Amino acid sequence: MNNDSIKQQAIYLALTNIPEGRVISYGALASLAGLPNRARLVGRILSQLPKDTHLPWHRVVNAQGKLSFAKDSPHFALQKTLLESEGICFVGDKINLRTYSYSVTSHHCDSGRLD
DNA sequence: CAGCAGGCGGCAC
DNA sequence: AGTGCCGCCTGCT
Repeated sequence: MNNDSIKQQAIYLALTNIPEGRVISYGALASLAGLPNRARLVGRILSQLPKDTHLPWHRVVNAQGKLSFAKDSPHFALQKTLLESEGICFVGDKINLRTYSYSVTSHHCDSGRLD
């Protein structure tokens, strides 16, 4: 039980809290896992997920609402497809975080919804 | 809105 | 101990 697996578990757990149809940024997920400023660690951990994982890795996008993969890569296409299948709409190659972001992002009271 | 710079943590050489 | 690479972020042009 080393420190790495602790962080890994924290990130996995936080990720399971992201509901379908919502997305979260690397940095926000890191904070949610109790690891502020560890956005890159999240990316690293996710890149090492087994291919058959049940975790919703595709719901993690960068702070600009874009996918952190080259637009011509199969990863990009897969993630985009998975997100769209959950009802998430892309504008160009970006997602409107104000609408779909899971936690924070809400300036006042609402829990992320816009209406 | 696009670029760029600086910062962040972790790991492989 | 130094360098460079990341599924990153923020702030400033």
